[in-house]
Amino acid sequence: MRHIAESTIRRLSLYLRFLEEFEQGGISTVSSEELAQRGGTTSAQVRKDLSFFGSFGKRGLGYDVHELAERLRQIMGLGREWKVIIIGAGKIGTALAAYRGFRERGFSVIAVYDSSPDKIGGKVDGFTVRDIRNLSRDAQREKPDIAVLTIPAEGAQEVVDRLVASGIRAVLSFAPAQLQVPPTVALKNMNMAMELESLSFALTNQD
Amino acid sequence: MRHIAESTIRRLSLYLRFLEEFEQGGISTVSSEELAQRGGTTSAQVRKDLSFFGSFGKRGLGYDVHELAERLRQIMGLGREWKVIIIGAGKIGTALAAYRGFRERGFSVIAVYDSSPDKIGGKVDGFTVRDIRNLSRDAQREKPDIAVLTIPAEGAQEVVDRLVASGIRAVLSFAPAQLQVPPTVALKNMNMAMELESLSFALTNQD
DNA sequence: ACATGTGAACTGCTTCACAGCG
DNA sequence: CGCTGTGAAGCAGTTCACATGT
Repeated sequence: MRHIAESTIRRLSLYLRFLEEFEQGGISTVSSEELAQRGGTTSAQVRKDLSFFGSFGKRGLGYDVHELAERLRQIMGLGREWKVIIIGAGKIGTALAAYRGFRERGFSVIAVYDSSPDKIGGKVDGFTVRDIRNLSRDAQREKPDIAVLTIPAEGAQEVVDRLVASGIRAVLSFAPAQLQVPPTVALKNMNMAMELESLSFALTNQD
Repeated sequence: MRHIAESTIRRLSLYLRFLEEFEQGGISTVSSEELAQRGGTTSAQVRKDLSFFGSFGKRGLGYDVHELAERLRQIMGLGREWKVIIIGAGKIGTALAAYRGFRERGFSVIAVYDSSPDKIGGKVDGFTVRDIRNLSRDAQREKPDIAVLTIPAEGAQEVVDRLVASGIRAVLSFAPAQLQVPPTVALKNMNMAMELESLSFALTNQD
């Protein structure tokens, strides 16, 4: 497949959410203009984004809400269940483990890990916190798809290296660190400090 | 000032973190190439990013770590304390209220709000959870700089409208919704579902 | 008539490459 | 000589505008 821009993927994810809202609202047809307004973009952008994957609309009419939603789910790989492990049983890790929204969208937490003896063996939302030293062994057996890192920046690279060696292919990191992974592994960062600093810049430099 | 790209701001935030690590490590001089390697970019990119704000380096030598860090803090508006309120005393809101890293970087949580009678009046990391109905009144008195939204998508727009009316100028939203704000208000989203779906796409479409 | 799908034009970010200066 | 600072070139993502199909 031709290379797809990250920004396109993020918009597809948005469109899908809107389509699901329309589905629930009983709306059966939608135009690129309507999707664009909801998503804060333009109708041409919506059509271009979709055009990378095919032609899903009817000229003069628009898109069938249910059909387009189904296509997007297929494109995004959301027709299946992804096995997620959470590394770090601190506040954020615990909050994520308890978050029901993930499962609804096909992301199932299967285990929570930590390195602290205080946490290992304890319960987090029904999961017994596992010793991070068993990560590689477990990963080879259970083959998780996505690892979510909710650990401090120090040591994060070491854990990522271990995950990669165990065959993980996708990582979502909350650690405020720039992690190195081979090009075969997908890595996304959620860096709250960076977002707050962006806001600080905006506040400082807006009139 | 000439318009600065969001991507540039995010990199400056990265560079600053690296510089602070170098400062702690006792390294006094750094080249654009060294910053680039750490940040996964190129030396030309680093120099271009900095060039929007001035010339901070010495030709043939590089940048003074301490001086450049100071300049970046100034550019990003990190020389002062920003007052942060957290809206939503659920798992994520509670985790953020307790996170010490924010204060260290100049972001001080001054209050936590919720709409649930179960939560209002309770304690979250030393803060008495306030009734969200008092948000406007409090905001006018306390003038928070940044609101962090950790509430469900439903109702998020209404809360944002209230915040905007109360004079807030920066919002960091964890709600999986596309919020509308006037152009005078800076808005950043942290959308975990979107990041996970990006990873799902990558897993599905990588060979 | 209406809204899609898409080449072409445009905009803006990134990379190049080298002049400038310590 | 080495590394910065920066115009120019290159490239990627967005917007335009219209031919196409219903």
